[in-house]
Parts: sequence; structure tokens; C-alpha cells
Amino acid sequence: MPDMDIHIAELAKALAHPARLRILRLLLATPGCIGGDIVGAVGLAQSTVSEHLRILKAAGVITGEISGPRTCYALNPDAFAPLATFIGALTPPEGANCCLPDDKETP
Amino acid sequence: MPDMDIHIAELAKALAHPARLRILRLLLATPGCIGGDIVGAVGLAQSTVSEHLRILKAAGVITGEISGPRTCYALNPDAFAPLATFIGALTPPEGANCCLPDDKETP
DNA sequence: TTCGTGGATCGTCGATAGGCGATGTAATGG
DNA sequence: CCATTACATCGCCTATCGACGATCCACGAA
Repeated sequence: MPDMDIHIAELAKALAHPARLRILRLLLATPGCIGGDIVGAVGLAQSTVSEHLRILKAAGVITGEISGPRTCYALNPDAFAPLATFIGALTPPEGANCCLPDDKETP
Repeated sequence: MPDMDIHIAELAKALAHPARLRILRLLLATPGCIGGDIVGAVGLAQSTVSEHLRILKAAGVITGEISGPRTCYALNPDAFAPLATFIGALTPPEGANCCLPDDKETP
């Protein structure tokens, strides 16, 4: 049943670009609703950023809600579950750190 | 510092293909050392499978050790850590499940 | 040494992704 | 009403991916 694999591969593909990772980090760091601020932050053309947003939205990892003249993007954390499960399955033995969200790394 | 993002993107790209996911599942399910059995299992040409293995090896997610006439491939679970961390960071709020690789959720 | 086997590499093809500027389209502000 | 703002979409181009057959290479066996 390669169904799941295809879906997981699509999720991974959505993450397979630095610009999209940066966009996701921005959405994570921004509580509310940012629009074209993303364009300035990633340093790419507006059309390019719009395309990346479209890809992320198509993969289901973000949502875009039109709010007046702007569009409000937000993370959809649930969408990552299949990929996270897959990666978790590959890491049974030495994944010593379990669940601790230690933020103290990268001092 | 887009260093990390580039690395994470490479990891994600390694997972961004159903054939490679299948190969990883095979390596997970196989304790020892399989060689060309992979070719038969994924249903692609030998050269194509070899290329996928090369991509996985280049991303550092598997290791290939030449053992006589064959090559022994094995998972490298540690390699997924940066990607797993990134995905984990995107899932703070409603990700009630912490670390469990329990497959019994999905209500 | 010569063979046969298991992988790796090469060359090539069509398909897709990534980037940009230009243009299209709603909704707001004057 | 028209102008502006904020995105989305459209071509167009280059670069990379994915797949294959053909070929090369290294080792063990005869």
C-alpha cells in the first residue's frame, strides 16, 4: 500500500527547500497573522514566495485565510503527523531523548 | 543561519520519494544485510535503485559497507535527528502525543 | 587467470521544480 | 469613480530529478 508512502513523500517534499523551512519558522514564531512580511523576510521575489506558500498549502501544512485585503497564513501542525510517525519508526534504538522540549540547546 | 535549514532540507529531500521510503522500510524490517533483494522489492531497475541508495547514502541516512561481493546497507537513525527536531518544534500546541511511537493513537 | 555475479557509474531522455518579471484580481482608501 | 495595496497567476527559462539500458569494476569461485 504505497498510498501512505506517497502522502509522506509529499509532506517531505514540502519541507525539502530552505525557503519553505524559513517560512514555516516564521509562521511558528509569529502568533498572529502575517502577510507580505514573509516576502521581505525570505529575500525572494513576491511571486516566488507566493508559489512556495501555494506548495505548502497544497501539502496541507499551512492554511491561508483571506482577511480583507491580506491573506492570513497559519501553521497546521496536525498535517505533519504521518511524516513524524514515519521518522519516529525509523528511530527506535538510540533515540535517547524522548519528549523533552529542551530549549536550552544551541546556546 | 540557513546552514541548518539547508541540511534539514536535504534530509527532507531524501525522504521525498516513495521508492526511498520503501527502501527505508525494508532496511528497518531487515535486521541483517540485504543487497539486491532491494531491487526485487521496489520493482525498479537495478540502476535506478542504486541511484536511490546513493542519494540516501549522500544524505547520511543509510550506510553502505562493502562486504565481499555485496554491499551491506543499514539505517543510520541518528541522521534524522535534525529533521525530527524541526518537525517537533512545529507541533507544540495540540500535539498531545509526546514521544510515543505507539501506533494506537489516531482516534 | 578467467569467469560470473552484485553493484556502481555513465549517457540520455522526458518530466518536474525553482526562479523571475509581468500581468490579473479583489478589496480598501481617497 | 479611480488609485493603491496585497496576493495570486501566467509565461518563460534554466536546473535538477527520475528512470532506464548499457557499461564498467571488484571480488570470489572454478
